[in-house]
Formats: sequence, structure tokens, C-alpha cells
Amino acid sequence: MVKSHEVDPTMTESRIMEAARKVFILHGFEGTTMQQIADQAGINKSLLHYYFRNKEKLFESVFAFAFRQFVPQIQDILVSHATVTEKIERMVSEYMDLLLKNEILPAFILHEINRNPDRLYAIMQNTGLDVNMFVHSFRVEMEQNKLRPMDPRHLIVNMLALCVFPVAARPLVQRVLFSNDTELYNRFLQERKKEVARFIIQSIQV
Amino acid sequence: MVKSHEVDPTMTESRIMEAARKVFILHGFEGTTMQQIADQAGINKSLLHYYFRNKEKLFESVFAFAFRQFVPQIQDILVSHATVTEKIERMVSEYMDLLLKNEILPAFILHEINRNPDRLYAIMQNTGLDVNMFVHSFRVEMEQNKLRPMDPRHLIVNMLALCVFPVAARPLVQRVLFSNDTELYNRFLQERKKEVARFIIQSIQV
DNA sequence: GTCTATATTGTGATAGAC
DNA sequence: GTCTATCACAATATAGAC
Repeated sequence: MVKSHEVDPTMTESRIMEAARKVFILHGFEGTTMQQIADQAGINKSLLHYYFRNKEKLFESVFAFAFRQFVPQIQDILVSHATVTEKIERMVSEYMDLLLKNEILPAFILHEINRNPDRLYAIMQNTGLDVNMFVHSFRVEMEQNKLRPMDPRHLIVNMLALCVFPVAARPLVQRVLFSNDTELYNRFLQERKKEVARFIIQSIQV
Repeated sequence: MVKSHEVDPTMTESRIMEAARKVFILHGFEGTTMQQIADQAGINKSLLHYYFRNKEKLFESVFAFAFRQFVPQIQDILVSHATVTEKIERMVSEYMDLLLKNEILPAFILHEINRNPDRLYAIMQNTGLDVNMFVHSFRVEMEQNKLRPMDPRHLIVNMLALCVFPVAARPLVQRVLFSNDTELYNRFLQERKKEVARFIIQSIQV
């Protein structure tokens, strides 16, 4: 039933998505042209409009996909029955690995959520991200006098900040503090995992 | 000697700069059109090319100006003869004030240095930013056994991360942790000054 | 120094053949 | 489902009048 000149449509659609993902993440929404994406996917411009109605829709698909990449792995750790200290160690280490494997994503996401914050509304609903889980288990341990009393939201923001910033600001930091030596900065980021975990854990101990 | 229809050229040039600064910082290089800048400045498109040769040159002027805004105030603190602890407290407080007065700048700078890291080369040479000053005074105190032995570069990155990230990622953090309540998040950021200083200082004590 | 008019190219998007 | 051809418009940039 399938003629020889036909190709699995799912194949083409995913190729477009992958191509769009690469180009959008690298250059942002405004910095990307439909032509660039078509070239990257090895197909014609018109096909982009056939599968995704317009540039905006295509971008939304890509952005939602990229955004969700960062959620589930954290979620797994959050719902585990480990202590807060153990959770922090795992989260910092795994999250920094994830960031280093997707170096350009942080700056991309930061830029796009500032360009159009409303986009978050649609996406956040589907992620099912539940920070309350973490906040709750922190409060439990806190009340048992095992942890210093503090607003858990500072803890969360600190963790994100210490992991995300060094990657998002790499061009600047690597240049100012490491003579723009990429290999040197990579080693710094690796040893940083222990450093950040220590820093965070120390901040919640009495 | 000045005819009535003539206007101080310096006046026009600075008006263009101010207009370009607003629009570029808000929408980024690719997201900004020369028409938008001309409208914002209340002049004609052609005048932009008269004063600055092209869009790229105009952007470079704006970016260099915006970037340098964040340097001198830190510099003053770095060269002072205060102890490291005092320097940290002042830096965190004053830097977060600076960031909050220019909320959109961090995401803008992060995006643009990733889009074109080479731009930093030209700018960094003129800033005269000397991190060695801070690193040195930290090493001195460290050797006197007053401070925990650690790589000062972690300290610097931590400080920057904890201050910059909550501002650059406001749309996301405010939405997830503060039900998108701007006033609530502002208070959180204010009380955060003390928190961050405490975190940092605690991390360098033996 | 400032404007109008225009050149030139690039862009997102659609129509229609196959 | 995929392509070619093309539209309609927007973008940067320049020429030239005043």
C-alpha cells in the first residue's frame, strides 16, 4: 500500500523537530530563519509549514520539548525517600551532568522565558513539576531539629543558581577567570560538583 | 553661528544611544529593528546610519555601555582595604541593588555573550576589571588561617551565581515558587541579600 | 544634520503541480 | 507528502534633495 516514493511521515516530522531544535537553541527564535531549519533537516521550506502551521507553532513544540528535558530527572530524585542531604548530593551531581551535556540550553531558556514569559503558562501545566514534595520533606526534617530553620525556597534557588549560572555564563567566566581555556574550565566545573554540594549542605546544617 | 533649524549633534547621538539601549536590551540584537529604534528616538531611520554606520556598530556601542555599567561599582569595593568578609557583604548588597535596578540586563547580557562570545574580547580590554585584586586579598587572609582553604574562583562564581540567577530567571522562579506574584518575589529578593551574604561567609569560614 | 525615496535582499507563508 | 514558483511584506542600507 505504500508507494516507493513515499516516506514515513513520522520520520520527516521528527527530522524537522530535531533540526529545528538544533537551530532554535543555537540562535533563538528571532535569530533563526525557516530556511536554516529546512537546510538542517535536508528538506524544503514548504514542508515546515505542512507539518507545523507556522514558525511560532514549530518553536513552541521545540521549546516545550527542550524545557521538559530538565524536569523528569529532578522529579525522580524529589519523590525518592532519601534524606534531604542525600537528595541534594544526587540532584547537584546529576543536574550538573545534564547541564554539561546540553550546554547551550540554559542561556536559550533564560532568553526565551524573558522574551515571552507567557509561554511558560502553557508548558508548566503539563510538566507536573511538584516542588511541594521537596519543600515538604525539607520541612519535616527541619522540625525534627536536624536542619537549620530557613525558607526552603532559598535553598532551591541557591541550588539552581549555583548549577545553572556557571554554564549559562561560560563565555564570560571562562574568559575572565580561566584565560578562556575551555579544558581548564571543564575541569573546574567537574570539581565544582563536590564544591556546590558541600556549600549547600553546609548552609542547611545547624 | 548656529542656525535655528540645527540641533546639537551630540544631543541626537545620545538620544539614539538611549533609544537603542532600551530596545536592544528588551528584544536582543536579532529581535530589534532599526525602525523600532528610530521610533523610540523620535527620528528618522536614516539618521541611525548617519551616526552609527550600521546596526552592528550601533549594537556594539550599546552592549559595551551596558556591560560596563556592572563593572566600576564592583571595582571600588575590590580595591578597598576592608576584610574579605566586609567586602563580601558590601558586594552582595550593592550588586543585588544594581541588578534589581536593571532587571532585564542580566538575561540580555547572558544571551548576547553566548550568541557572540568574540564581542567580549574587544570590551574586556577596556574595562580594566582586575579580579586578581580580590583573589590576592583572599589568599592573604587564607594563609593567616582565618579562612578555610579553597579555590577563590569558586567563591567568585558562587557570588555571581547567587545574585544574578534569581534576576535572570525571574519569570520562571517567580511562577513556580511564588504563584507569579511580583510583589512577593520582590520581598523575597530583598531579604535574600542577607541570606546570600550569610551563605557565602559561612562557606569560607573554617 | 535631517529628511524622502528607493535599491536590494531576505523573510514567512501560500498556491498548485506532481 | 513533497516539491517549485511566487506572493506580500519587512528588513538593512544607500542616494540625493534640502
